[in-house]
Amino acid sequence: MTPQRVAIIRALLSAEDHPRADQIYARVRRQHPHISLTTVYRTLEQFCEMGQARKVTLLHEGARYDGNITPHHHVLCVGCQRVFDIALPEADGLLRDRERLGEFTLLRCLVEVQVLCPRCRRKEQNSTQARPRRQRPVQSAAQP
Amino acid sequence: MTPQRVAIIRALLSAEDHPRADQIYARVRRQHPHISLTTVYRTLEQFCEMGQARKVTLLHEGARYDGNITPHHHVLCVGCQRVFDIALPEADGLLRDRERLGEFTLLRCLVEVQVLCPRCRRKEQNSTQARPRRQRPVQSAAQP
DNA sequence: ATTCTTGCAAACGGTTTGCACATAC
DNA sequence: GTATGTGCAAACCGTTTGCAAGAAT
Repeated sequence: MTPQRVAIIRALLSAEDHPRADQIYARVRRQHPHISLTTVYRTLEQFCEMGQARKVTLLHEGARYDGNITPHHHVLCVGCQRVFDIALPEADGLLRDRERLGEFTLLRCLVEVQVLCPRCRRKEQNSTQARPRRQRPVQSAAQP
Repeated sequence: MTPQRVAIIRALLSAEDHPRADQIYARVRRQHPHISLTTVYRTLEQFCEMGQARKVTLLHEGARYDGNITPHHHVLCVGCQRVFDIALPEADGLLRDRERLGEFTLLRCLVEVQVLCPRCRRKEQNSTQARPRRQRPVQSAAQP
């Protein structure tokens, strides 16, 4: 536990705004003008691997397009990051008929179901150790 | 409507895998070897602005960290992309007590409520025309 | 002394932009 | 003929990596 680490983690825990690495960097820099952005990235990544923080979205590596504009929800495999469509009738009523949510104007409500697909489950089991789950793993093609 | 456009949109609409621009590019290239990735980006972007496609996540511009690891959901303003925490007890029971979802191992279930925050609503109103909603707008700081 | 952490600079990958040329209408 | 779309190259921005110096144990 180095002073940099402490500062970064304190900045994260006291943040209310789901900051990006560069925002944490800016805040920490006020006390530690010499700190490097690299350290911020590394520390946040570790903290996530330790399960003490989370990324707001696991799909931040690039824009993914969906030609299906009918209302539907998504299943996301946290292993391979593939996305599948899912109908979730239970969810559709969630905020139905509401126009506002407090001060916010409600537009839509999306459910993301995080899962492990069969293929990734197998991988996970093979590596017997309880390894931390990779958040940005190798990308591969087709088929569950 | 140019041939490139048609090819890109057909590729998107026939895709089942929520592809990224480079994947669409690869597919379209089989028929249009001369097409450029730039065109793919531009076309997809327009198609989204027209409301004929959607991005799977609006938060793909960079990783955002959340130091709050207790189960909670997120409100996302589609205008300024700020994220707020929200408790949504109605949603917590959604897939409760299920271990599997078809072939997938269920891990967790996140709700993203897309809204317009008061500030962005005002902006939207001021620009009287029904302008398409920007998907990657200017980033600004603090306060609803 | 060995191991882990830091900071810098450079690489990287996805995306956007400026511009000249070509194409659609 | 004018407006719009295209392709290329270069810029850009968030992120990662190699490496040498530094701190912790």
